[in-house]
Amino acid sequence: MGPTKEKNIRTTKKGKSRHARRTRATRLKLLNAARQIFAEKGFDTATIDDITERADVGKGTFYYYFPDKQDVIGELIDGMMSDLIGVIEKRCEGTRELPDLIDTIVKVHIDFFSSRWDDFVLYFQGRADLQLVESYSGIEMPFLRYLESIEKLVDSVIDYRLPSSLLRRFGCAVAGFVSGYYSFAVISSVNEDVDKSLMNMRGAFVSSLTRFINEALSADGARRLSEEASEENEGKLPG
Amino acid sequence: MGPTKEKNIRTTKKGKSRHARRTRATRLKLLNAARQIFAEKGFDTATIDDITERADVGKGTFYYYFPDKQDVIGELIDGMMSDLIGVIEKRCEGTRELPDLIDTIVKVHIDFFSSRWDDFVLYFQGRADLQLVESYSGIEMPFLRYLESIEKLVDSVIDYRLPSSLLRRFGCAVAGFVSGYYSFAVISSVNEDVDKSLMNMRGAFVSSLTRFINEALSADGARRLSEEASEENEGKLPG
DNA sequence: AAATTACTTGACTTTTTGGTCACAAATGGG
DNA sequence: CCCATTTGTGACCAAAAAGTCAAGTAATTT
Repeated sequence: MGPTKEKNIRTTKKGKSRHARRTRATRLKLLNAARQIFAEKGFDTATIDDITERADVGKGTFYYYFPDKQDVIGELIDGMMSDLIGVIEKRCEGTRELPDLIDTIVKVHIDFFSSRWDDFVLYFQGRADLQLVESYSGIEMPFLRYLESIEKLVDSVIDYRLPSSLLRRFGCAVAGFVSGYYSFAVISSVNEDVDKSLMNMRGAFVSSLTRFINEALSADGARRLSEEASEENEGKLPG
Repeated sequence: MGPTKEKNIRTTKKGKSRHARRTRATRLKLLNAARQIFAEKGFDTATIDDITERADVGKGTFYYYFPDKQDVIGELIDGMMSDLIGVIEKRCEGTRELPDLIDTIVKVHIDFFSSRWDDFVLYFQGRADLQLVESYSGIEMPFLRYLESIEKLVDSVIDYRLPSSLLRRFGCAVAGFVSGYYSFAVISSVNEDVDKSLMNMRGAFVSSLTRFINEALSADGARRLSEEASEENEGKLPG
């Protein structure tokens, strides 16, 4: 049996026994190789041989650790999203004002992706795949968790309850804006410039998003706040 | 020889001769089938057999009209982009104020993609592929034309010359915002809701983008306008 | 209507890739 | 040191997809 389910190690002490460490290392080598290859060639064009060669292990080793490519994709995206969500929540801790919150969220995205380009490609590619009828399964959930995390932060900072559909729109706007800008900027300039220009624009970014949510609130929210109770769960997780 | 290079028809009159019409129809059947299949399964997972079966022609016919899959992708994206650019420019004709312009651009995107879902997937997938090291060649150009078209419109509406790098940022912001919001909204709600919510948010959208460019201008532009001459062509088309 | 040209076909070959497996190597306990 | 278990291997097989082609059909010219 593969090491998928956490080995029944009794060395719960510290060092995880040499065996377990080696196992973990191999698994990590494969994941990292996969991340690189995916960023270079895309999910579908990447082959198992590509991955194992990059990881410098035999082909069989891949199948010892993972059932198939799809599983690796899921694990990579899930891990990346957990990291991103983690950083966002950590850095937003204690923030009380909406503009500050937005500023921090945007900043975190820039920091995060600028130091993890492969993960940005993963993030973008994953979203592109979600548009397809036949997408890789298991990708959807992390993205919804991510949106929900942003929404929860916004909710905690504004002083009245917003209908979930409006919060969801805001989450889409923030995440969409950052990644959308990023993707176009990358196409049309050199990598280094992108972070710099995004960082420079942060101020305008933040105030416009703040204004955005405020206007959305007054135009749409206040009026619909009462009737919204009925469609409250329209944008919720299916489950 | 394939019909790629415009047939030497002498019937230049009106009806393009029955033959030419039929040929054109087959070619179109293939392109439309390809568009559908790509939107369903993505560029790489889609096979030539998928396409020819959907188009209801033999496999050989595909290779009679196109050298390979990549060529079809290029033609589809190029055509879609030309359409989009065409509609944008047409609808923006005569516009003189920046907010009006942005409003129209955003509206056009919504209208365009809401009636052509397959093309949105193409647009998004194409951009995702551009992030890859080994992307389909020939996709990049249409996207740059698209950005340039937006930039030119903005340039024509504001009363002083902006450095191209700043214009480029604005183009990225507009295109990125719309498509980014769209993609996240699609993930988290039903198709019909997306256009409606985007349409509702248009006002906030526009004012924030206007404010965005104005702030970017004052914060960045005025100061750098003089020194920018040197890096004037940093973001231009390579060629 | 014969001949020429344009288009269409699906069976066939070739290439690529996913997935398997018998065996080799490493590790750790007794 | 030997054995049991876990981890690692790459040749091998089968499925799938790309791409070719000889032979067909349809249209157009003369």
